[in-house]
Amino acid sequence: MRKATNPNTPVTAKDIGRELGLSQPTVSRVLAGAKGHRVSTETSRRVFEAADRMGYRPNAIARSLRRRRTNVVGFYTGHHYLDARNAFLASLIGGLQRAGDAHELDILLHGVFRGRTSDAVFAELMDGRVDGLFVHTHADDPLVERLRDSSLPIVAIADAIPGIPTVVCDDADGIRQLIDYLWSQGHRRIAYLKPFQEFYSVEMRAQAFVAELNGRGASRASCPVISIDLENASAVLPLLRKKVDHPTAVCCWNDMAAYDLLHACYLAGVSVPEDLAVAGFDGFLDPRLTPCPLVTVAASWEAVAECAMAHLVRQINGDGDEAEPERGPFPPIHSEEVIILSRLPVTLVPGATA
Amino acid sequence: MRKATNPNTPVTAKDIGRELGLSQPTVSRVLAGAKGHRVSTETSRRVFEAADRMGYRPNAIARSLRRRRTNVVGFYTGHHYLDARNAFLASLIGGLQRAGDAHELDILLHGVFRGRTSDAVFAELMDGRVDGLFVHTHADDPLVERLRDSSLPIVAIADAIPGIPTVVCDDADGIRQLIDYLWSQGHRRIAYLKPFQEFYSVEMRAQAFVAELNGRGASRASCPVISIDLENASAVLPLLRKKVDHPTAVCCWNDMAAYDLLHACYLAGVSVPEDLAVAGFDGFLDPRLTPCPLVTVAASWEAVAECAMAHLVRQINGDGDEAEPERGPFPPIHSEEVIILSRLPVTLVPGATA
DNA sequence: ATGAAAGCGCTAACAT
DNA sequence: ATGTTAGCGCTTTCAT
Repeated sequence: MRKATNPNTPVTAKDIGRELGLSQPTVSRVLAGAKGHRVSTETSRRVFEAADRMGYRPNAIARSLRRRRTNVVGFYTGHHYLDARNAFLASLIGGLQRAGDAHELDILLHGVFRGRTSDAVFAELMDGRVDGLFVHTHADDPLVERLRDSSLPIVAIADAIPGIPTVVCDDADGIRQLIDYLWSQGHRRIAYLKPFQEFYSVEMRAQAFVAELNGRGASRASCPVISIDLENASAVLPLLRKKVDHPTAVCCWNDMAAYDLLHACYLAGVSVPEDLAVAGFDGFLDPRLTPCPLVTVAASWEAVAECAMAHLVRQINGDGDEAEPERGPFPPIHSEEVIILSRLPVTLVPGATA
Repeated sequence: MRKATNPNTPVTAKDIGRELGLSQPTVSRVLAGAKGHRVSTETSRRVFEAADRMGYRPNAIARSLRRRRTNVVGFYTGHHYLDARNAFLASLIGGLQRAGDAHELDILLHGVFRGRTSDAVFAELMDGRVDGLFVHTHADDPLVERLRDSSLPIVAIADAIPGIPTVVCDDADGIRQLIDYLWSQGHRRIAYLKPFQEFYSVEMRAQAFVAELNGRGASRASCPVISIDLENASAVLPLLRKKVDHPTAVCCWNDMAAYDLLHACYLAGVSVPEDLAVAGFDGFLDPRLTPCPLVTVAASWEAVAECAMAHLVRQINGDGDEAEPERGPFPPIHSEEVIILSRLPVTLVPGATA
């Protein structure tokens, strides 16, 4: 009845011990599912009964402090808030949730740190609340350097970060498949649209784009790589159309940019795919969302997340990775190499836009 | 140099104390930003220097254990994984992230607990890792009852849960606006499409739908409320079209269902809005995503999230709410009342589908 | 201005 | 099979 005086204080193992005339550790042993059944059945029964009756909830914070293990993994992204505009991030996080479920891990979404210093952000990420961290950001994020030097298990996801083990989809192969498809449709003047920011995936796709078209004997001029402002994809439309030998098809670096472009076409009265073919990359959007399905390269972000989770868990547990990761240069020049743990397959999704 | 032997153990305040010949609490006082400057400037300087040099990171777990405050709030949803299909959830969570940022709160996404018992889920939610909890689920979730009886600060978000303080958007007003619009377009036979599951928002919208059309003298038969399988919205299309006096417009309970229906129309060769007008509710999707913009009622989920966050923080801090919440019955009969903390305004978004 | 001592609730090693 | 002891790293009195 002691607890009756202050009903707001949660019941602890100590309380149960006092109630039953047992020591606190004994109670804990029962409740934590003692490895090796070193507790008498009768005691066990009484403890469970009392715990249930008194509404005992083991305190995960105390356990974490003691075990040095929180069973929480963090997710940090340097750029975007999670929102409908970033269905891609949602796919990723959803995948991590699902994958984490199997390992009894929860996901901590780190604050977006608007206006905080890189130091403060780093401090938050390293404050012991997570056993490991997923990162999705660009190579120039000032945090990257610190993360690289830290001892926290980290896996970069969907976009490689130099010096940090990474799980990505096969960007290059996706572009190859896409070019192959467009080429077979008769397109010979194809543009690649990319944002200014240097994401690994963007650059990999750009490189593959150039290489693939070179291989087919297309000239640089007829198949340009065009950098644009992320938030203003529509501005590129007049550019694309003004020249005499303008591109007949556009590969957008991701689906969102493709949808932006489609919208711009709609507003400008440019018919797709007759006047201009449009293709994307990501494939995260439910095809039911748009009556006019986008030609795109679909990666299974869920599979990427699951794979990344497996790697992170292995790092956390100190199990070495079975296979030696693939290493290579980071596309725009960088002192650190990329470390690709896995590169998951992608598939071309046909549609009505090309 | 003690740390040199085991570089994997994080530096603690005790280590710094040992290094400088100070007591651990003194170090802590400096580093935790002692309230009232009760530390000498010189000591302070030395401590900061050493902390920086040794790479000290305060342990949030230990702090949380002591302070009984984690600065983390949880998000639990009974239904969906977060994915692109649930852009709505993404909007919500993104909004919570942003709102949490201001309060220095991070968001813990609780595992989705596939196949776990309601008990186990409850235990996880109550294990002390979060200071408060956001819930989005339906009234029949077995967890609801337990949550209601717990002392954890909780705010239901976007869908009211009986007995739990809730922040929603103004569902009824949205439907009123929508009907008004459709009516002015000449529609007199309008259907409302809802899923079988009993969500508060769904029922509120249904009630408003019936009331509003009654008020305009429409007959029950000409303006039916139709329940469908969530995952199979397209099945309703033949149903809608077979009768002679079939509806000329459909209000879908949310945007996703509307997009499903649009897709079904596209496949069936039913032209929208000529043959059938379609409207949704939510407005979370970027209009650029679809060349054919959906007529919908837009709620600012970000505002809802922000408002919910404010209420939760107030609950956590034990500040009473300034305004008495609005109480009322839960639409399908229920023993507990709904408790609406705030009901945020919505706006009609014109489009090309109605 | 600083140190000493206590304790948050748990787990883990050792003793009985 | 159970009790004792000792922390995990921090904050919070209470001394000095």
